[in-house]
Amino acid sequence: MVSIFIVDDHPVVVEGLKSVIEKLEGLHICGIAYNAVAAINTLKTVRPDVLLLDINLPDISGVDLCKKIRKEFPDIKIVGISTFSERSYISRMIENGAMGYLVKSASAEEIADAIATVMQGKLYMSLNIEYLLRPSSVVNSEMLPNLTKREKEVLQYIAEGLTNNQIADKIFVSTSTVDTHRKNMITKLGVSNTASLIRFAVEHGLID
Amino acid sequence: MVSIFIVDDHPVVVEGLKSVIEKLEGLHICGIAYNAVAAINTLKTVRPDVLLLDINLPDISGVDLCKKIRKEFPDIKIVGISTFSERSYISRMIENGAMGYLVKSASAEEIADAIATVMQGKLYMSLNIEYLLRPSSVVNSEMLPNLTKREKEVLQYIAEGLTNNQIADKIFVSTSTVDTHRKNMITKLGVSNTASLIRFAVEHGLID
DNA sequence: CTAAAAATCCCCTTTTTCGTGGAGATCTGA
DNA sequence: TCAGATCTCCACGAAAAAGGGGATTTTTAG
Repeated sequence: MVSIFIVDDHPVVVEGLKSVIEKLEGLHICGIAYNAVAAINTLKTVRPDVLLLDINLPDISGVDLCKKIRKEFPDIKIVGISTFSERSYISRMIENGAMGYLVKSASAEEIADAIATVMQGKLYMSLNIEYLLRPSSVVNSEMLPNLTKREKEVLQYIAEGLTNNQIADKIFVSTSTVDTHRKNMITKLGVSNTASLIRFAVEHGLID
Repeated sequence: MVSIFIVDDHPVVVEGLKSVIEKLEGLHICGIAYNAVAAINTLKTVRPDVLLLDINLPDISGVDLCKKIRKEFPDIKIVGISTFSERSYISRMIENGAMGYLVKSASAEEIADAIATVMQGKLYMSLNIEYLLRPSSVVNSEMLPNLTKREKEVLQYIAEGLTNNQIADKIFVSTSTVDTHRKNMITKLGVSNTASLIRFAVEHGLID
């Protein structure tokens, strides 16, 4: 018998999940929370196998709560749930310890599948192909003005915290050159300064 | 009949995958490449359903190649393969359009499962629970000196490219205060400057 | 209540980055 | 071969951040 705990602030969603899960064999709901604080408190006494966690909660962000639960109750398998299947949300959840991701439009089979998969210790991700093959993911790569090899090299060092001077020493060019590369990247990518340049770079995987 | 293309620079791995896949029903190998350039060239004539892509290639990084293939051949479903099941690699691959992730130690069933799953348009991730429940993921959350609410707020604005001055105006405090928060974060997180602060922050999901 | 933590503010100097505008050298693909 | 991209370098001033101090007021949690 696998015990499930639901954390979501939308009563409708909670009821929906509840009725779907209770119809499935081998599963039962062991608790519900409508916000992060309530969830943490209840988890001190109830210990579910799987926790279905909404990404958007009223008090704390789902990602933060995910991190917290992972730390305090590492045995609980967390499955993120949300309305959208955004790649960025998904990878964020994975980084913070979620074992799965479900969209709210998931079918009963998908929910059962997700729970079974995470119980086996694997990651489960529900995503429909139409979404994945469309623009949003293309935009990321297509809209990117491409940086030159040298620029990427400099960018990498900037991200590591080196100053123009230190980079210049490292790649045997003058400080002016490094500075020019930095400025060109800021212009190319349409950001306002080094801080936002690095943010952009990390978010777009331009940095190792 | 699902056609598979393999990109990996280790002949042993290629042979292994080949023999495993050829024994499975409904699958066949339509091509092999030992590096990124060869892969791109061959893909101009051969059009596989699924591409198994090693993360570590001699010429370009697997992530870059993944992005490139996604852009030029959006119909091909890419499954990343690597020796390790590092969360950071996994989320990087997802961000760049991969539909799945397999460790090289995967069994024949897992490989078949992965291919079937991505063909259905879902993400497939192979990960063993022992790995996921161990330190590395705990380290991320446990080692993090926690930033205060105010610091996170300032951090967010810094990442958006605002200067101390602009942030000060926004949150109605003096520039000195914002500067102090910035310095404290740099010290707390043990980074050298704002650039590396932002890199750290984005990589650890401290920024929305 | 009280100690610790957080948030606020200020000084100073040095270093780094930003903004602007330019310019020669080298590489590379059509 | 020849244009265009890339890489290299520079100057100048203004603005911002780094590094080092120190200090007071709120908030928070036990």
